[in-house]
Amino acid sequence: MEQQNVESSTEHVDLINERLTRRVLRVGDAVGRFIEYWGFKTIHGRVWVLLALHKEPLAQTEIAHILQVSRSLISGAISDLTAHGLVRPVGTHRNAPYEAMIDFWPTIADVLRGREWMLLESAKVALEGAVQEAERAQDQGRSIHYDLDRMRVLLAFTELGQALLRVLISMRTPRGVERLGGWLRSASSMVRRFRRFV
Amino acid sequence: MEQQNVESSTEHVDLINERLTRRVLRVGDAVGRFIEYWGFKTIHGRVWVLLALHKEPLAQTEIAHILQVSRSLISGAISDLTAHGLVRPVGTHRNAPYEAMIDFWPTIADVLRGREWMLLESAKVALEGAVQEAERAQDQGRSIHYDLDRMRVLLAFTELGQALLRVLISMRTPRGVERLGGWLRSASSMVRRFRRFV
DNA sequence: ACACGTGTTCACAGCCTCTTGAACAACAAG
DNA sequence: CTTGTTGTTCAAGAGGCTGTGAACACGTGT
Repeated sequence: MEQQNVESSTEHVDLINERLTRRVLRVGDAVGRFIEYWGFKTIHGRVWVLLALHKEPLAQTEIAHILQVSRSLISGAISDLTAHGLVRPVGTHRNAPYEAMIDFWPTIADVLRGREWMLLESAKVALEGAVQEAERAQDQGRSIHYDLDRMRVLLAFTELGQALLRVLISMRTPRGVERLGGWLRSASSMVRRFRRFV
Repeated sequence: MEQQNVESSTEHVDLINERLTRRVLRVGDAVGRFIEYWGFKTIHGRVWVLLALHKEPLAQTEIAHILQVSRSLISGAISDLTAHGLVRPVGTHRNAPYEAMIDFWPTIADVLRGREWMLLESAKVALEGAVQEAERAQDQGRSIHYDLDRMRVLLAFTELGQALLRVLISMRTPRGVERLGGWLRSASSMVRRFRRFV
């Protein structure tokens, strides 16, 4: 209400902020499309980016107004984001506005530790069952239609995947992301070693 | 037809292969659920696993029969998989049966190089636009609602993501996946170095 | 106490994706 | 040539997901 009055009566003042808001919304769209492939929804990305880049914490109604969506959608998105530790209310007030946690790596680590690990684990278990069944048949001298060696290769891949997952999960968020050149060089050398190995 | 006769008349012979098939199908389900989060469909994983673990190449009709789905679904899945280089027909025959390419890393690298890179790039571009807009406003001494520093942090994260992506893309498939212990140890030391840096 | 603004919940409409069955095209064997 | 089998294409059904609006619950301030 009051916000709208300000905008309409002194719109020449906020022309800059309006253009800036449009830019920020474009960032949110891009991030939303990105995290869609990680099991999140686009609205999560849009809300989080808006909160992350906005100086002051925002109430749900304000967010809904800026993003041009319904309040109910924002309500669900906020509750999801707070459950994941990506957003938190500022203050104990009932209508406390929300701010974003900039450090999102713990959330990524949680997702990797939970969903991805579980998916790899179930594939591994299924493969182990198939390998055992095939070994038993082979020991009995029966001819089988499936290839035991390839089962073992896929099994090794699931274990490799879990090992890489362990590496990623144990990472922490870099404090100075802009000065990561040195670390990236060491990562490249690791890749070279990897290549020599294969 | 002929296959069904064999199964029904001499079913005691194939009891083992039937059980083994059930195990293999469970593997396919697990892999299908896994790749669902990577933009593929579950049917792709089920078809690929069946072809990868089956000794002999299979015709589409056989696949559809084993997986209990329609031939039209298999037709589309096979054409997708061949387009991604994960499956290929064996022989030049029209009804040439299909076999799976066990080495799926090139496909993953393609996906990373294409889709993931593009998504990060569009986020980066959007962020750069917002940063420029904010810098311009700040130079004019206007007060803005958005935080320039946090924009720069997110920008650094997109660049970090692209750097990691470059590392992954440049990898090759290990030939002896079962003997990767040494490489994984060096990966762990990289993580320790990463931690010291942050 | 009352009115107002805010957040939450729910059923539903719209949309998109997966899968199917039927019709069609391409080829092989008789 | 004819028949039969395989692979492809298409329209349509089934199911799931996203976002909405209305109703409700909860505080706050007057």
